[in-house]
Amino acid sequence: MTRKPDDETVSAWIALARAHRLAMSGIEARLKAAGLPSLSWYDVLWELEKAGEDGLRPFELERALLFEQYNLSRLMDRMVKSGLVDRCVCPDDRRGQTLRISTEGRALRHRMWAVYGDAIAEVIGGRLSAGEAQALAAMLGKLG
Amino acid sequence: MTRKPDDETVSAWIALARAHRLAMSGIEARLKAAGLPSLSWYDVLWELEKAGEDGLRPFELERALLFEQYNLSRLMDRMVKSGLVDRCVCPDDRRGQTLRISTEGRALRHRMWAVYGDAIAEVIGGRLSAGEAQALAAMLGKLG
DNA sequence: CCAATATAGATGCAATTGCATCAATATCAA
DNA sequence: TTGATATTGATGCAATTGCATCTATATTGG
Repeated sequence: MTRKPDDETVSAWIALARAHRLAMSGIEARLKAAGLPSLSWYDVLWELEKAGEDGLRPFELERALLFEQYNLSRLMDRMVKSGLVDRCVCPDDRRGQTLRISTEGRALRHRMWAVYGDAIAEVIGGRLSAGEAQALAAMLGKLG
Repeated sequence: MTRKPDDETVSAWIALARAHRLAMSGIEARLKAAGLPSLSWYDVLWELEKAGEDGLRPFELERALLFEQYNLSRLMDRMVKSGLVDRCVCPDDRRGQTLRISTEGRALRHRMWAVYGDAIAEVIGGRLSAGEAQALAAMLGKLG
């Protein structure tokens, strides 16, 4: 009976989970300390900002960010209520809607980036050279 | 104004978050499909199994797994109630307690590993050579 | 020793997540 | 066309998480 995942694979997974938890908690802590919302809000704002005028359908956002449908649905409730995102009627699918970032949303994303960017620099950049970071990204890309 | 995190660093973080989410959801989905509890249960069982006879104090488990205190406290309630973990009096600190894995706990961990190990093999092993996995683990290790 | 402080773990309550399922369209096959 | 199926997004309810705070015991400085 050969072991299914070899030791290198297991170690890679453990290291991935650990590194993620560590980086994530460091970043989230900094955002919270600055009185800012959590990363998932940032991710939504950034996707919508990139999408521009046309906005995005919830299901597109859902796939882009790998969110659960019900989760995104409720996150959008909150973000719309907070005035960061506009829910617009969707011309070509009456089941659906179009989401667009608001001016306030853009402003918040910008303020968040100031903290988020610094946090990435500290948590990741401070520990890897640019070359290492590039190699890491490439390797991780294969997992997608 | 120099950008704080350079592009390679940002890419590495994005890739890390994405790879983690993807691998995690694949693994959790397989566990759930097999009617098994989630990874955090596995992590606890495995730590306690490694700790052996002496068991571990909650705060040790907390640090080993990077759990929040209140989170672990409640997880232990559930696992003790499920008969997977024994809560024992702690001889040298009357505030504390000692956690030990039960026989049932060991059995469950074993059954979980069958699924979990396969999942790691598919989600990670299937996409990286042993050499790549080793390199990835090394790089991720620097983030700890 | 004793008061001040720190550490271990629990818990009430609010917010979020997960699960199952629903209603409303859209699409497709006969 | 039309009935069957698929897709989009919402929602009731249970489980989990997060936050703040509490109690009990340990430790430490005077």
